Amino acid sequence: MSLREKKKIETKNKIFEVSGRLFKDKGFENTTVDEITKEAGIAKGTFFNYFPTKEALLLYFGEKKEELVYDLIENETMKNIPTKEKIKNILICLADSCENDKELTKLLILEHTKCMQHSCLGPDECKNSLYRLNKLVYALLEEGVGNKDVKSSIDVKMVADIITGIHLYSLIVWLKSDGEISFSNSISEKIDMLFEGIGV
Amino acid sequence: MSLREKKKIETKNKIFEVSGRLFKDKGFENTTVDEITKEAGIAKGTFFNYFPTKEALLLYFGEKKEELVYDLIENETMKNIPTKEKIKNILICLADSCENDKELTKLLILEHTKCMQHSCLGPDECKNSLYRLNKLVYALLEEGVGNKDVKSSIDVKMVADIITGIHLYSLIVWLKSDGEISFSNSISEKIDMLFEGIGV
DNA sequence: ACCAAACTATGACTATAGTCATAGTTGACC
DNA sequence: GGTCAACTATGACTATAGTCATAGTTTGGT
Repeated sequence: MSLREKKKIETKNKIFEVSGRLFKDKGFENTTVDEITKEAGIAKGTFFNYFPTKEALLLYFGEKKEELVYDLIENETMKNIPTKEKIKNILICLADSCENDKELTKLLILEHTKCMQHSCLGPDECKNSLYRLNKLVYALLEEGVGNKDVKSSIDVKMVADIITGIHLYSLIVWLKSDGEISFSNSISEKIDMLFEGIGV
Repeated sequence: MSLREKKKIETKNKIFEVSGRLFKDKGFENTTVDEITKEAGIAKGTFFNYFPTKEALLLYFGEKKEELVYDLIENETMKNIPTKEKIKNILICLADSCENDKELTKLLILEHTKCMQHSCLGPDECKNSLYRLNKLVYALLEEGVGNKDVKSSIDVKMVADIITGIHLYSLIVWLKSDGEISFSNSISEKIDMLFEGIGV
């Protein structure tokens, strides 16, 4: 690795490390880019060579976190269990990961909602976590239709959207609550309901 | 009405009228508060006497729009039709209203997501449209359980959350799409699916 | 070792939302 | 119609994200 590449990685890590500490201390909104760069010993302009906006840094935190959770999720998808259980398990993995850092989750869901709208990125480049979940659920449902534990008459894309929506809104409700409800429990029951239907 | 009250209303309307024009012309982000106040013939500080932030003005646009759509929705809830149809109809009303001004919808959904998180406002003061929908669906489902066209075994709150989630995510997907899908169609089918269930 | 090109860092500068002390206006009471 | 308290308008000021021309550094080729 060239000197240049080494320095680049070092600087990016420095920004990441310092901002992580500051965000924990004072929150994202109350931490200025000036503070981050002063603490990291770089000029303000340098920050923007690494992250185009302050929000991009937030998304980078999200990516790092997602790497971890998707390792667990990968495992779940391999298991030989019913589709419903698989979907429940991956939603629970995600929920646990969210519960693990509520503040970050709160900030990220906003950025992801924003991101979903600027349809600049196509399906594949888009690192958006909602979109990623949607694609995964889609794949699992298709598998489920193949295994005959999901009705073959359903529109798989539509059901994937329903499940993503359940995840998103449950997340929002949980974020609004003051810790009195469990995100992972609430989501699990909702999936049962969807499989069973609510009509008489 | 006193002179003071008259002037206040006049100024607020002026801001509303001018900013509506500017937002349509150049978009929300590209319109500055300075421009709005210059065009409206008031000082910058005055703007913030009427709206605490630029975003609050956006929410005001949302409220005005919601007043209209909730008149229609009110009608639907009176009708003597099955619960499923009622819920579908109100979701379609909302969808139509969104389709009617995509840009505003895009901006509002962000604000509402943001708003949902600052749990500063209790259930009743909160003007949030997601929250309002949720409460309405909840009421309709309770009625449905009473009328025996919804399973009595369901947790009504949970199903209301599922339906709100379906609305929210469908909205996001539609916003992302470039007009090739119809928001109101897609939502209607999803409600059918939820009532029937997707398990074999 | 030297040079030019490519890359990276820098910080003064700009743009804009939002604040706040001050000045001006209105209304109610005498 | 004079006076004072309450309300409202004002715009200079602050805080902060993001830009950009310039200066500095690294690299690969000679």
